This record gives sequence, structure tokens and C-alpha cells, in this order.
Amino acid sequence: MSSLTARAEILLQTLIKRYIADGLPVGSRTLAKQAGLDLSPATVRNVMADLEELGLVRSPHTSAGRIPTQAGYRLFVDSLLKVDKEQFNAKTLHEIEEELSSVKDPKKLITTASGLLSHMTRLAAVVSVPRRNEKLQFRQIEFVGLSNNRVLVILVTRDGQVQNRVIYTDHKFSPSELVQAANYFNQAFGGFSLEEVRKQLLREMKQDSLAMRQMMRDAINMAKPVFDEESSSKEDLVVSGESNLMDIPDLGDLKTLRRLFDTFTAKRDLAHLLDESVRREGVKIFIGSESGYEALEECSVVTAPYKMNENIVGTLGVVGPTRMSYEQVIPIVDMTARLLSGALSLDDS
Amino acid sequence: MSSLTARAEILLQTLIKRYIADGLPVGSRTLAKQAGLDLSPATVRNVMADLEELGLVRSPHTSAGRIPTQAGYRLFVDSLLKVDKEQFNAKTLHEIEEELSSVKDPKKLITTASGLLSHMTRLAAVVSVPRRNEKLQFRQIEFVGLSNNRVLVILVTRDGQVQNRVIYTDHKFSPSELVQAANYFNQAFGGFSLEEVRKQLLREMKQDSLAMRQMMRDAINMAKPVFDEESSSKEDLVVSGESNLMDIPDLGDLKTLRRLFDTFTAKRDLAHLLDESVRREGVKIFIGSESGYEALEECSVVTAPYKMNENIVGTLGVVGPTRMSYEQVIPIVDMTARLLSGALSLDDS
DNA sequence: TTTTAGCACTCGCCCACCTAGAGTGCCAAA
DNA sequence: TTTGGCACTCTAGGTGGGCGAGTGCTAAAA
Repeated sequence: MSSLTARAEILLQTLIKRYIADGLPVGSRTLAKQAGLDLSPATVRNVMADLEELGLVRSPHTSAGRIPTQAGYRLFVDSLLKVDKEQFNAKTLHEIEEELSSVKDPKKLITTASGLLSHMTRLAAVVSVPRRNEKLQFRQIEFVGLSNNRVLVILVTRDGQVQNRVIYTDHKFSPSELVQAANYFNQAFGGFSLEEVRKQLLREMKQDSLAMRQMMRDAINMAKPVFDEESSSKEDLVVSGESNLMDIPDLGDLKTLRRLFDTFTAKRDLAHLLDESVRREGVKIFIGSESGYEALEECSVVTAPYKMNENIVGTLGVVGPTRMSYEQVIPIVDMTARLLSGALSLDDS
Repeated sequence: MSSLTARAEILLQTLIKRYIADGLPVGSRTLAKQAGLDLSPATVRNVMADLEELGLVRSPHTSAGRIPTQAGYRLFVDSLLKVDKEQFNAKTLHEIEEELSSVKDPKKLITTASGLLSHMTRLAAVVSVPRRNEKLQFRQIEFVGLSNNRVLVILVTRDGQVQNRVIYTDHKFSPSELVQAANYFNQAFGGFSLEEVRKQLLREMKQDSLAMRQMMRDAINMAKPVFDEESSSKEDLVVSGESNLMDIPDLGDLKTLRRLFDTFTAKRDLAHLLDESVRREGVKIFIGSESGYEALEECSVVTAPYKMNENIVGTLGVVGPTRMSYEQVIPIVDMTARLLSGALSLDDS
């Protein structure tokens, strides 16, 4: 890739900014005035011809101006775009921070973050709900007998998260049996991480030594499903502000919109996309078909991972038209990820 | 309301059916052929003029055929429409029944029902999640101490539903204190309905007799929030298949669609609408502005309440264009409500 | 060599106009 | 009361011309 002349870069940059601003193809005349380079339209035309040859811009038809191609956007966000981290004033930032920190429940926190994101960007927001962290410490288990040989198993972690599930047993347990089983279990595994507990359970079941009392065996059998479930629980997503996309003229096509909405509902593709972003810190951008999903062809996705106590646990992002204001969206996504990380980490004292 | 002649009724009925089928205004020529009455177009025109005067049909413009008005639809569903309950074959019905009864978790049952509904009708489906039934029997409460004076309160009802909440206390409780408090509470209130428990709690707190031991007081104070919460917990909705509405030409207007989607997201208006339907058994239909919500002006809503052990606990329904196939939608909504009732009631043995 | 002015050309958009077709309302006859 | 006939109305869709925006190219200027 031969590097562009400084002039070409400036022109490309102004073209893209202009196009992002009003969505109309930009002509040489406009561009010449806008760029502040004191060039004639004719010269600009020559440069545009070069850019077109490089595949960075194209004209929708002969007598229209130029619009950026996907490659053009790519170059733009990679090297032409200077993101002003301070761009949204400290006041707004503070409001957001407050709004987030006022929410106690982690699940609600995710929803709130998603809502904020879509509200600020006026685009669709996606936040991945972190799968339950295996590092969490096991605190307590509780068995509650129900009718018909059913037992309600309640699992509590050290930070106060609760998971529960009804299981079926092969015979009826008396209340005191259940209490005993729970006591045994709590003593045996208290303070372990969920991961360790599950591993240990597997081991115990394999051995199944004769020395093991029936009661312990029951306790383990009853508890096992709850510990298994969480590991198989697939990551979920919270989506909000989808309908914002209906106001965007670029996606005016009902067909496109329909596929987009179906993607949001199915969530599968989006989940994959967010997963991509989970590995590395910082904002990541998928432009058009870079996402690899047909439904997102006309869209860009801006994502950033968020952390909980220094571990990346999930990703958030927004989906909008390729012609979105990256300048504004990027810092918003970035900050929201940071603030969410902060809010999530605070509580776990 | 002067009653229509039999002929007028037949014509109106065929007109509406025809219009529902292909969405085009129906002219006198077509209608004359279709109705099987052996009338000339001219005669039909006369009748149409009468119907127009009665406000049952209207023409979009001079040289178009007629389309039903809201009042026309009303009359149609009220007295002209014969719904064939047997219309969808027993096989389908069985499949649905099986799909529903294979789901154990009540929450998932709601989601599944919603999905089925939208899939079968190709419209948007709404199912209200029943607010926690106050008639439910209290079974057990559990207090789990967390860090920083926080206590996790877990409430279990007889049928195995779990509600939990973290509360802040003014001092740290020892594990044994928490166990004692829970024991006291469980003995005092076991077997009561949630409603009774809350009432009783209020009474106890008012008295606050000196004779009351500190431990009981603590127990009551800790438990109270959980019992209060549920009563204030607003009814929630599960919506699915919204994007089906994007395929419907009647709602082609992006503006309309946008408002509709916002309504689905906000859910408030829909919840009210479903509430309307909760009082009386059977299918209820809101046509166009009858719903009272502007966003639903171009839509009809078909709802039916569902039960759990003979008590109506929620409502389900579909939202679609006014020009929907009531003939098909009504029995689907009806059957789904019945089947959901069945599936919900089975489990609570 | 680079930049600029000039010019012919292309294309999309808008508007005005037209026509065909569908359907109506009304009147007079059956 | 019903019907055929007829004049009328309105929409959808197609056509053609003018306008404006913008281009590519060429030749002259810097």
C-alpha cells in the first residue's frame, strides 16, 4: 500500500467527515472549499481520481460526487481520525457515572449501561452479559423440599448472587435430611471457587467410595446439577435502542432493516462478534462486511470490552450505519466500558 | 343501530374477507362475482352506498373500490365472523401441546408460548408475565450474611419459586443469629399466603410490643422488604416476533413502525391493554383506535387471558395490522391461552 | 511538472403531461 | 327493485424535456 500524499489524506478526511455529516455524495467544488487547502475544484478532481483508483472512494454514478468505500472508512478510522477523549464534558460523564453507580444489581447494571449507550449514540446498543464467573467463591447451598419428590436447590456465592433450580429426586427426603445434607456440603466446600467445587464434585463421584455416607452422596447428587448448569449457560446479550435504527435513512430499506432486527433477536451472530472483541483491551471497530455477517453489511459495529476487578468479563458496543459519527461514538463506547467496569468492580468489597 | 339486510351483511362480509385477503379496495364488479348472490354490479353499488352511509365502509378515493372502516371490522368480528375452532388440525395442536408441556420452568413457558404465538400468526406476540400471585403459600425464608452488613434474603414459596434480595442492616449479624431469625420466621408464618404474611408483618410492626424479642424484630425487619417488593413489582411482558410486522405492507410507513416498536419496548401501553382483557374469559379484540393508544391506530390486538389452576393470572395476545386474518388468528390465540393454562396448571401438583 | 480554467458531456431528479384502467354515481328503462 | 348504460373522476404508470450538479479531458498558465 503506497502511502497517500498529505494532501490526499486531508481531502479524504474532509470528504468522509462531510459525508458522515449529511450523507450526500461530495463533489469537487464543495470539497475544494471545505478542505481549506486553497485548491481549485479541478485539482481536487485529479486527486479524487487517484483515490478512486486506490479503492478508497467511489461515485454512485457519473455525475454525483464521491462517497467513501469500506476501505476508505477503514483508513479513516485507523489513521485519519483523532478521537478527542475529552470531547464530552465532564458533567455528562459525571451524570453517567452516577446513574451507573446508583444501580446495585449487576444484571440491572448491564441493562442500564445498554440503555445509556443507545440513548447517547442514538443507535442500537449491545452488551454481553458475562457468563457466571467461575472464579466466584461458593458460599452456601440450601435444599428445600417441595411436593412430589422435588427439591429446590439454592446456590449462593460470596458476593450475594443466587442461582436456583428444581431437581427431581428418586425418593422423598425429610426436612432434617435436607438440612444435614446442606450442612455437610457447606462445610465441605465453603470458600472454594465454583470451579473448584465442580472439579471436586466430579472426583468424589468417580471415587464413590464405600466409606462415603449415603447422606453425602445425596448432597452431592442434588447439588451437582446447579454447578453444571452454570458452566453450560451460554452467554446472553442485552440489546436496546434497536428502533433507533429505523430513523436512519441509510438503512431505509425495509428488507435490510428486517434482517438487522432478526439478527438482534437471534443474537447469535452478535454474540460471536462481541467475542472477537473480548481478547484485547480497547475499542474495536468492524466496518461493513468486516463483521462477516451479511445482515451487518450496511453497518458498522464499535465495541469495547469491560472488566470486573481487572478481569475482562464481557463486551459492549453499538451497531449503526457505516456512515456513523465515529468521532463521537468511539469515545462514548470507550467511556461507557470504563464506567461499567468501575461500577461492577466497586461493589465486590 | 338499524340492522342490515341479510344481503348487505353478506356483501359486507365478502368485502371484508376479500380485503383481508389481498389488501386492495374491492370494487362492485368483483364483489358481485365473489358474493355468489347473482346481483349486478350496479345493485351492489347501491348497497355499498348504504353501507358507506352507515359508516361501515369507505372509499379511499372516488374511483377506488371500498374498504372496511373500523366500525365495519367491528361488526364483522362481532356478528359476521364464524370462527372454526377445529380449523387447525389436531396434529398441530398436539405438537404445540407437547412443546409447551416439555418446558418445566414457568418463565420459560411464557417465552415459549410467546414464540409459538408469533410464529404461528406471523405477527407480534405479547404475553404478560403474571405478577407474583399473592395467593401463593409462603414456605420458607433464608438469611445469608454477606460482607459489609449486607444480608441476602431468600424467599421460597410452596411451589418452588424463589425471590431474593440484598438488604443493608445497621449492624452485623452472626450466622447463628441469622439462622435463629429465619427459624423464628418460618415457624411463625409457615403455610400462610404471601398476602397474609405481609398483613401480619404490618400488624406486628405497628404493635412492636415490648414483649417482642429483639431477634423477632430483626427477623421481621429483614424479611419485610422482600414481601413488599413483590407487591410493587410491576407486571412484565414478553414480546416476540416484532420484526414480523416489518413484512406487513399496511404498516409500510416507517414512522408508524417506529412508534409501534417503541411501544413494544416501553411496554407500558401494552400492559394496560392486556390488563383490560384479564377480567373476562375468552378472546377479546381491539380494533384500531379502540385500544386507545395512538401507536396502535393502524393495528388490531387480539387477546385472551390464561389461567393457572382455575385462576386467571395473565393475558396473551398478538398485535397485527387491522387487516389481519381474524378467522385464523382468533382460534390460535384462544388455543394457545388454553394450552398455556394447561401447562401452567399441571406442574403445581 | 503541477495546477488551473474551460468546455462538452453525462446523469439523476423533478415536473408537467398524458393515457389506460378501474370504479363510481346517477338516470332511465326493465 | 334491479339493471344496463354512460359520463365522470381519480390513480398509477409512462414519457419527455429542462435543470443542476458534477465529471473527465484538454490546453493553457504557473
